[in-house]
Amino acid sequence: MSTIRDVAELAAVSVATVSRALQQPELVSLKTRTKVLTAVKQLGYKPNLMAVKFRSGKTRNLVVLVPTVANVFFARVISGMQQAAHDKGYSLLLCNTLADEEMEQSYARMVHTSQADGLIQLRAHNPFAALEMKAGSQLPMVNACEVLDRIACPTVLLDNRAAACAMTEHLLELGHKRIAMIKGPARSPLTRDRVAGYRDALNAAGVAFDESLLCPGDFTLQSGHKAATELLALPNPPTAMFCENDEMAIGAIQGIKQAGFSVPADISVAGFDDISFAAFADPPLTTIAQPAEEFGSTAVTLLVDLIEGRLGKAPKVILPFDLIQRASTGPAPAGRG
Amino acid sequence: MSTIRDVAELAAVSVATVSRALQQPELVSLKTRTKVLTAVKQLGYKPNLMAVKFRSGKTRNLVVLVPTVANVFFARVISGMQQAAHDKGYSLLLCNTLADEEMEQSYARMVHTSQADGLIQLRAHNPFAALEMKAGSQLPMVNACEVLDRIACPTVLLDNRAAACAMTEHLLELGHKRIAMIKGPARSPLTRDRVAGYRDALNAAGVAFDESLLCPGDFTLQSGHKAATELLALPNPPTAMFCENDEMAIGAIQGIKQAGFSVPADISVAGFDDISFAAFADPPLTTIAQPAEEFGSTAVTLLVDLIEGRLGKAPKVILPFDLIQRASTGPAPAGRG
DNA sequence: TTTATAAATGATATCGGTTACATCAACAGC
DNA sequence: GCTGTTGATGTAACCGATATCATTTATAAA
Repeated sequence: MSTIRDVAELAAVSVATVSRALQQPELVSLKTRTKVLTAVKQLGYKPNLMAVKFRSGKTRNLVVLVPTVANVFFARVISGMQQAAHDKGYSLLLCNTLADEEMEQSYARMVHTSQADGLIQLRAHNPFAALEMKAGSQLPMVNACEVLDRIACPTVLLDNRAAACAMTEHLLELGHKRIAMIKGPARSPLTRDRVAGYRDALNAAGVAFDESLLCPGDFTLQSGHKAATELLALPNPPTAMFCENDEMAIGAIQGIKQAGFSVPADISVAGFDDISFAAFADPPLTTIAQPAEEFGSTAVTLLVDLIEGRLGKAPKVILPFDLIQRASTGPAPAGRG
Repeated sequence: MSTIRDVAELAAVSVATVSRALQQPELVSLKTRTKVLTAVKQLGYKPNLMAVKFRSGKTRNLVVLVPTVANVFFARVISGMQQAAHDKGYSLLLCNTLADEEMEQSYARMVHTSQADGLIQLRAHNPFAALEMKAGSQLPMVNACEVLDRIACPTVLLDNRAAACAMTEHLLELGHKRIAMIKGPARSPLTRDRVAGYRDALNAAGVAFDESLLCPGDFTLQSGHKAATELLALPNPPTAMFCENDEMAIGAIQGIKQAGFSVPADISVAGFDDISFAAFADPPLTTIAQPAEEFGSTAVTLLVDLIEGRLGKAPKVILPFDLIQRASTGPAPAGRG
């Protein structure tokens, strides 16, 4: 592999001239520039970007912590990030954390060891928490999707409370009174906000909140199935189930069908995220569409702006949601609800 | 950010001693080592790994080219890669190529510019093809999942021909005679192998091959729906549809239902990949399970072995498949098939 | 005690670029 | 012809580690 010195020698100029000919061609005379470019081509010279990054102190790498890349929603977010990062000349260092804090830390350390310029976290946990750091200094980090209030950093989020409220209102309007919520882990701020929105809607409609209709899941198909099965076993089962993501909703639909009920004639089911499978569920899933790719691209844009010093106060970007009404929700069955 | 020189000064030793105290502690006396470690802690010193990488010429980065991260199967592959890479001390530079050759090239270039030590390609295309390179030299590249014969590099693949043959045999055993195949793009080696396996099984059973039952898709839910709809409109429609991935199979099931037919009573449907949604389709999908995570981890292991010079001849690793029989396939309807 | 050997440490070149500063030539103005 | 300015190029310091080689110190053998 040839170096800039090889090029300089072949072109019979100094290394500085070679560097300039490539970086700021306008500073080099046409004659010299041509000589240099000829030598570059002849040697197949490619600058060692590791040296450049080392010298400049800028890696143009971004660490991305994803709880599960296998989650369809996150996969879309990553896709959006990757596109935006590439456009800005950055690369993504991906970590599938499985919510493991050791793993998160291990990757967060890359920022401190100059392997990456910044980090995007998609989970409500500060990966730098356990690492020593100078207090007060703004860490090059963006928190997206599931946002932690305690971290003072730029965030990208949905108005989850309003979205959950809107979906609950939709179900209430269909005449449902016993609306279950298949939620995520209790400690998740995402879940907290969405449950709050759900309660907002119930309160506004004068429907009593029933703790037993709150059923925890873990965002997997299996957990949706399990939760639905449990809810149907209640003495007074719900007529609608609002799930915190589409995977759990699809799992719930299967559980309901296996218990011998029909969706939506007996039980309505709603999801969240509008993943590609939602429209292909049977029945197609009513859900909240989130601009997943935009989450990713916005997070990258904020982070790059932060890194390059173009960001003032840590902004909170709120992205819009959209209630997509499909066939999995319908009027509450007569005589119940 | 403090450097090794700051530590050396504070500990009143040379930089070489600091480096040794951290890298080969056994070469440094206990007394000196303690002094150094105290200084390290006091300054919060973290070695600049960019400098290390530059100096050593080893980046410990691997580029991964994924056609679509939003594809559930690939998401699992990535997950497996990430785990294996982390265990070996490597990081993944992810690129969602969308099968765009410019994008692939742009990332492949990272290998030439010393930003990454190697590359994993999940698509049958040589991303280095358009870049100048010394002929004959073994490129640090591994091809997995969809494998290109023309590239002489380590590969990880399924015996797609045998798998497709097994699934076709399964359908033949159920009495089906008109078995359609919803395949991928014609130019894909994956598709070529699977179609070959499908024909193997037909030949062995003495069933004539019918070109009109080969319907191309693009691995999306939508294309499965479209293909199924078209197949049902044939004068003599199939009684079974073998799809080249689960997404298309799930799309096909929806298309079949919407056309007023039942799965599997009227039409059997089989998929490929066994993604998580397969078991939650209605009816649950008969499919070929692939060890997706193992694809990823094996690819990383091969690549790291190749990079570190532990690999002899470019091996072809063939991973096992498993036919998962669920409810979407059943006996051919009487009087037809 | 002296010498040979091993262990510990220091001085410094090096990796491959970028860039501040020095140098030099050409040319304009006086 | 002399000086000042501009443009083009060269010299060498620098980024932060690692590693080679030289040197010093400690230990063992004679």
